[in-house]
Amino acid sequence: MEEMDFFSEKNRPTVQEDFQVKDEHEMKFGVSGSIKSEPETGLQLSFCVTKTKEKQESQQLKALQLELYRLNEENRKLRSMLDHISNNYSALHAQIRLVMNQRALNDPQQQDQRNDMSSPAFSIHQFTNPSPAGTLDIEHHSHPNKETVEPSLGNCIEHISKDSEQDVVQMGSKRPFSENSPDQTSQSCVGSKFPKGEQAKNTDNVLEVPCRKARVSVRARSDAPLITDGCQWRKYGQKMAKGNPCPRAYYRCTMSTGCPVRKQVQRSAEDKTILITTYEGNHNHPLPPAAITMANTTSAAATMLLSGSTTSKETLTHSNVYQSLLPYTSTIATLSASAPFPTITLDLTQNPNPNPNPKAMQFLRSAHPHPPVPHTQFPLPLYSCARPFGHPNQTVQRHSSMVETLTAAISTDPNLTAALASAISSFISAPVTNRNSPADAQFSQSSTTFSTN
DNA sequence: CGGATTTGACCGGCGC
DNA sequence: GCGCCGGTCAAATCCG
Repeated sequence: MEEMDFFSEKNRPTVQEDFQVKDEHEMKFGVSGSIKSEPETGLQLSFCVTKTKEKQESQQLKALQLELYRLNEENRKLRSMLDHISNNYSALHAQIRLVMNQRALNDPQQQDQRNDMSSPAFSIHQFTNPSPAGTLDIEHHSHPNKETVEPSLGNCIEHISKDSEQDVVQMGSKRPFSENSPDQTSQSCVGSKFPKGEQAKNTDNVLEVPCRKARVSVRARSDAPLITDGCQWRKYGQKMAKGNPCPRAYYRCTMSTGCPVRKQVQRSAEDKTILITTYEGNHNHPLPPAAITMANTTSAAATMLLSGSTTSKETLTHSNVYQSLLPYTSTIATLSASAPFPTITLDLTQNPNPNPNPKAMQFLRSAHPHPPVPHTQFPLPLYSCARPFGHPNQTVQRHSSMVETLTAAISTDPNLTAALASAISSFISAPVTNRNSPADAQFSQSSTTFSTN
């Protein structure tokens, strides 16, 4: 950065300052000092006024020109900074691809998947999941042309996040539901859950990306014990969490045997009227309409959290849900990448819009028309991978549209956008460590939290 | 009686 | 190695 010579500026008043000084002088002594000191005729007076006006205008013009020049300079500096960042990004991306190619060549077990690794996103996915099985995620097939469309690091992380969400399915061999889970064939094995010996076989030259599971946390003000999200849940545990007098309840989805989705419900320690619900995993079964929209939004939030993708507003205006989300966009407040799971928090405890969008209200009513128990109506959808009844093929399309939806919803708040960009960039630029290092399986990401409220 | 909930035990990760 | 803590399991209990 250039050093600025403040002294030269100090010693030489700017045109603007000049103008102000003169202005003050004129206000003190009338239209012009010369007029007061030397009485003149009316003609001379008008001539002097005209001359002074012209002088003022020319000085104003100079001031504006200076301002324009200053802004241009600032613009130029910002452009150069942007170029610099873009170059760094390109270099980093090239390095990642290089390492991936090397890894592909070194690992004979991946040979049969070489074709699929043409996508950088998938390659990263393989990277972060040193699975001996090396099974493919169904969703990866849904984006065969990712590289040509958008070969971005964001996509890589998006896939990592999807994978991470699906880690929940393979919690262990004891799980009865994991045996017949429809998602099982689509699951890549989870590094952290594998026996250490097994892991060691597959961790050579493997990079660790600091992400295991994505979580979506929803804060809502409610006296009810649960929020209504359209799914059926069964409580399987309750624990006292440290630092909170209220117990944390654990639920799993019971709409299908083997559904890996879990949620935790806990009241806020600071404000017991706030109910914090944390969702994890993807449904592996059709969902009722009320649950579909819910599922989509939190999953989009989770994906957005890690993908860092940007979306033009043009696409958003086509999304109905976007309209319903608008009243809540400013409530999406917190992104935490702290260990062990990156979590995005949708804070619905604020009331951002006194006149919420009618569509949002409609959605609120439709989420659960006749709740059997006093639940809080939950305005946001959950889990994009959920399949609606009878429309299994809509999953991918809905997923991407919802990602766009939430990403854009967040982008409508400039402060949040800036904070989010900062958080995501810090997330992306987190140190990439080698699994052979002692800190291999550790998610050493520092916490990134921000708030717009 | 079957499904849901409760609750103490257990397990694995992590820090010291 | 030990203790703490979060998360899960599973037997006991509850409830419609």
